[in-house]
Amino acid sequence: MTTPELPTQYAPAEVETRSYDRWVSAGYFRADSGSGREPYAIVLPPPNVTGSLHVGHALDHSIQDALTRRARMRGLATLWLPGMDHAGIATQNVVEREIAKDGLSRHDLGREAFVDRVWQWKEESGGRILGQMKKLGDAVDWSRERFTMDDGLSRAVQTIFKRLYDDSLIYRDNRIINWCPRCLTALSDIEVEHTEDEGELVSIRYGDGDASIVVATTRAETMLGDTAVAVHPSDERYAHLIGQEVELPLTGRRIPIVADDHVDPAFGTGAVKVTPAHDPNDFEIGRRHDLPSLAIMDERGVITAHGPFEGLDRFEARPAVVAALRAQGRIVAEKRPYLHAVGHCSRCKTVVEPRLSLQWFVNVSPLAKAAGDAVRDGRTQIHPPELAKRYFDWVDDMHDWCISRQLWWGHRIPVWYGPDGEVVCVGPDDEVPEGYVQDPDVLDTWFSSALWPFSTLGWPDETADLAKFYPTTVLVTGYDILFFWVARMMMFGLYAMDGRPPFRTVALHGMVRDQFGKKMSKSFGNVVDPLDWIDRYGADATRFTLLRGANPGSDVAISEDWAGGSRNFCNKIWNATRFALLNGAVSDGLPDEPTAADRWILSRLQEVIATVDEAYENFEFAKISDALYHFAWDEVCDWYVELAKIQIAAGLETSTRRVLGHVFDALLRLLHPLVPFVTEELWRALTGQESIVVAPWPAADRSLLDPDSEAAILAVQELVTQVRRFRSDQGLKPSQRVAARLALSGTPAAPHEHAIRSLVRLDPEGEGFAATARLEIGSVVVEIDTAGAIDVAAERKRLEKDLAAARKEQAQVTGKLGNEQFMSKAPEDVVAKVRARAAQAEVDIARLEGQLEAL
RNA sequence: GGGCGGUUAGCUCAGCGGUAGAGCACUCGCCUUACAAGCGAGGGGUCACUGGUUCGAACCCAGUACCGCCCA
Repeated sequence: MTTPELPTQYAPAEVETRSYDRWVSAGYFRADSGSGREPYAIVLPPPNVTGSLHVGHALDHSIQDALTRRARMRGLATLWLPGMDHAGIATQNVVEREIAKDGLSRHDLGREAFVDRVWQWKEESGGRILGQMKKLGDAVDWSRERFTMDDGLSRAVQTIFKRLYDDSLIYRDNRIINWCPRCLTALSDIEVEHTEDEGELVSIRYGDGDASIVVATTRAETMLGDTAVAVHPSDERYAHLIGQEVELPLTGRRIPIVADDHVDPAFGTGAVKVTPAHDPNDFEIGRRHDLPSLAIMDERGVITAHGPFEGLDRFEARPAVVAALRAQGRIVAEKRPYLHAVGHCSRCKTVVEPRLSLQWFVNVSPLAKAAGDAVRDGRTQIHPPELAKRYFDWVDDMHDWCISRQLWWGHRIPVWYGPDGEVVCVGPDDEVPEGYVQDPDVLDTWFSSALWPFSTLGWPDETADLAKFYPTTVLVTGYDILFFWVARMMMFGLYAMDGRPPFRTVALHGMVRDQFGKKMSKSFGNVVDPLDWIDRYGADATRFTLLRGANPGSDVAISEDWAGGSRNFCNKIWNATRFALLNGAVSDGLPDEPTAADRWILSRLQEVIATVDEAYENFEFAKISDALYHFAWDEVCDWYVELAKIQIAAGLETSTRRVLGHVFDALLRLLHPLVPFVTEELWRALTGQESIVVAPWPAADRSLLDPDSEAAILAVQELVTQVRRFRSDQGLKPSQRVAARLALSGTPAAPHEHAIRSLVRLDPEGEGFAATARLEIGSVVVEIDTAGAIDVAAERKRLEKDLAAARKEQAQVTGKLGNEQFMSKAPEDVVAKVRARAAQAEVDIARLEGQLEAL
């Protein structure tokens, strides 16, 4: 292959359009379940089909892409399975809003037509997400793309529902659930967000005279549905009232005073009103005391009875009820504003109303226990381990899961009711009895998402994919959904797959934040759209910025400046590889006689490979990125490339080309999982091979480690840096060559005089050489003829600074050596090191003092 | 109210017993034939506070303050 012309500036947009489709059509991303190789499987946490990818997804995808690309390069049978979930409430809301523009409700369309309409929207919206994933470079197996509402996944849903039902792990009951009066559906606990809101705390006197009792509430309107007052059984203040009745104001009803252990006597007056139909705790009290439940609101939160309040919304009824009570002199205290936790619908933010209704539930106790045990006994590992506690807290204290939703978009509950009250749960291959009608509700979206790691592999059928790729290797997701989604997948996976958990490892990352560590929010205006960054900085730079900040379990701060920095890094790699190509770099093995510089960079490469491999084991993407960034920029570009130029000029082009080729080949492969596009372009140019996607992952070769060469090049670097510092302080222009005498013999830098002179532009001392400055760097002496007056003040300043540092060092170190405790208790190697530092400090001080005097 | 995590350079973060680091930002000098999206040099920190353990603490322990997150 001929070397293509590479422009001097890296143009991401151009590079990125060239590769993705070729990768897909070459089939690189397609997993082979028939492979004899070790599997490596990741299922993509399905994005919500009605949304679009935000920067948090970009982080999540970048991590998974890096893991799977590396696994593929390591020769594993790699699967990264993509797909989306149907997002019941969110999607239905979007489509309902859509048809509302034509003045229609879903009831106008009818269930079937409405669902058809949602499917149309799904095609449109889902397509957008697929496009975004391609732009990011996600190396997913598109041939296995899944959607939670697909036939296969729907079959999985029905199958597991039936099994759970038959095992009595799914039941139907009348209970208090979280109800959204706007979405008109039940919600599970995790679909409710609690916020500290300003409300009011009103104390109301029930009854009169000796038989009166004061209760406090933040929801005064619910008193209309009170059916008791409860006090703690051992609360002496109320002992005489237990068993008595009081009159409930405004209603004329008489309600009992009951004793219940769950009342906190220290809170408020120690007496609580009991509204079994509108509060979960009160519901329990009601059950224990056989109290009636009196519903006073409809499904929209509107008061349904009670004279003057009928027809008022719950928030209108509240002040109206308080006013009516106040008029009767029954308000004994009011605290306003009163901060308390209020639940909101996670989809529409409406205040959730606890509502007594007939719903389907999963009995989670045995399932959650198994999910906890799988992590406790190490079958599944959570990364970082600190977050496992959060998982345990959740699964060990999990409430039964309300799974029915009063929606039309979703998996319809596979239960049919007969004309005489029969109830039948129907499996996917069962016949529905004649004349039965199906339950109108659908299942919670999380119910089908919980099956994702195995339903996507073909379960309940015993497919080759399931056999090969279950349990999956790692699940990558944000710590924010550790308990609700991860815990649910664990429960169902263990249940459906005979106690085998769905993942060997759960790797958690944090949230993406802005450059000041602030949460991104639309109202704050600091939201980053990954597509915008991809357009302006490139997909590689966007990914690299995210990965560079990603440590296990911790949040990632990003900013435009850093995206620019990542773009610059890509450009650096681009140009460095361009340099290698222009100089005929070839990757066809190593030279027989590598120079010290060659051996140094090869040695460093092995160390970097080892560092990167280890960091991958721990999902330390910040470390991986940092190690490669510094190796590439500070070592390869800043030093090896410069030394290579000198070697080539000195006639060592054949061997130098091979080392350049070897180093860039390896470097590009190491970088590829992080920045796939730019590395593909460059690697193809460098090697002439088909694709870096299927190139082998570099293996560290210990035989190439070379401490002597590392020491030699380190000495050269120190020397060069010191001379450059002198030049800079003296105001010598970079282009200005000066004569110098170097005394290097006996030092590690000795064989590299030519390179040193070249790097710092020192000419050999010729006729009439007259040193005007003398530098001592370690045991090396450099005498320079600056061909003119030297800036004494600058030189004095420089020497004084060094002297101050040396004196500080000496003070610190002699203090230690004078400390008997230190000398007797510190380990020998530490003492030896301190002794050496003391000796060095002394030498430095003497030298610097001498030089200062000589000025 | 309970729990978890954090507090290190202007910003974001590494370091987690033995000489304080990175990226970006900043200052100075440079268009040195891979790269000005660059090169070279430099400035900048009593590692939140108070005690303790230790020969030695940014690092371990206790407490305090503040910040963040989760749960109730």
